[in-house]
Amino acid sequence: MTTDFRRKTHRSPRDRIVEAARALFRRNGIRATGVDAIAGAADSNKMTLYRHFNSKDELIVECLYRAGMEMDGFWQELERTHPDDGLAQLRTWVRRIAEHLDDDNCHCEMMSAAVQLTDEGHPGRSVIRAFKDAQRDRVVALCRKADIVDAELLSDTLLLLIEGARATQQTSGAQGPSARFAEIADAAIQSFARGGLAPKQV
Amino acid sequence: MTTDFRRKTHRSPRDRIVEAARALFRRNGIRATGVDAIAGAADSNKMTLYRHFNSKDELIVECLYRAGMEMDGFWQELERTHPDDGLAQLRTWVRRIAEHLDDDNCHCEMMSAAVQLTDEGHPGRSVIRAFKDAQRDRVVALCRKADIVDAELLSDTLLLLIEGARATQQTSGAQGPSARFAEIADAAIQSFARGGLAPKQV
DNA sequence: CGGCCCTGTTACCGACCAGTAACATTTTCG
DNA sequence: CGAAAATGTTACTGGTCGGTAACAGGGCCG
Repeated sequence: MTTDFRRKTHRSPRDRIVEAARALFRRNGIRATGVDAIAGAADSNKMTLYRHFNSKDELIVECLYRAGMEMDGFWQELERTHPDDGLAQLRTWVRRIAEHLDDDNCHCEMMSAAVQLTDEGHPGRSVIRAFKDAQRDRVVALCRKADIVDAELLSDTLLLLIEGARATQQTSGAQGPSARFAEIADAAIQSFARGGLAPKQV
Repeated sequence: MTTDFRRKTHRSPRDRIVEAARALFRRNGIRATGVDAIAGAADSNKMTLYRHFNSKDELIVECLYRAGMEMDGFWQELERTHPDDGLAQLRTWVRRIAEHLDDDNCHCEMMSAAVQLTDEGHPGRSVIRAFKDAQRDRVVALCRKADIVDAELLSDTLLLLIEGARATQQTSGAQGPSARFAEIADAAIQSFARGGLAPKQV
């Protein structure tokens, strides 16, 4: 029943706590998840948690930071598998997001957290903001490399579609508008690709 | 400091409570808003609140229901101001959403609530779901009336862009990708309009 | 072995919060 | 007016949650 992170690998209690927290935050929300539940799911206890993190907020920040780092890793992998091919990287990126849309792990940690961290001054918000800004820069750079007509515009288009797909998945389920996300995003890329076909709608 | 709904109009306590709740839910989140705060902001008190709603959850449902009704009213107004002109209705709709993106009232109540109402069985979720389904049907109908090439596809595209713009506004602020939402959505409509110009990207 | 650092256990505190009870007050309307 | 209905006030309950204190193992390394 309870996710046992210890048996899977011999990770440190700190690691198990962070991963358990991320899982619970995704599944039940940040505010709805108590520190006792986190410690329990990590097969640890509250005291150990508070020896590694001075507060729940600090743990939240670490979770967001890790989520960002994972995305960074994914970007590097993208560059490795499709070296110097911006268009292929863009397409692979979109496809991967589409595949992970209905994962329990749907990486909407950032969006979800942004909604729940209402305090404008919450340290987590700056982590999210920094990550989103970096992501935007990355996509723009990718579009440029892919010889896209208007890199900034396609970039923003894709970012809107992606966030929209994640949000819609939450409210309307997998059968909602997000079902055609990949198709839509591919069409957008297609219509911006220089020297490609004439822009098409399907 | 505290929003005084009573002075503005002589609404019933029930009305004031619901509107105060919606405002606080939007600003601070559902879980972060206590019933005392709601009653206080409504210039009323907790007892009166509980005489009208058996629980906080019931109040949440009423808030979501009202948000849906307001949108319904907006759709009717759209039909009234642009009778039988689907394309104009679509464009006006997009423009209005763009204008309201940075309102404090950014009508992301639904999305925000969906993230925070983690219980799959929460009655509020079905209200959201029903509203989103109805909205999708409406947009599809509008696209058909506007003589759009692929009504379902444009409809889903716009819905993704809209939700994406709202979500992105939360995480990246007004200067983020959502800044060009109107431009992007208009281009999408343009490229799907039958007999219009060749699809363009700007 | 023996000390030390990390971890686990239990119990507790104070704050907050949803919801209720009993009573006082105002508003509404016949 | 006068009674009934709606609203306001205060105080309380029971539970949850973030965070802390004190103490008890337990593994690692000299």
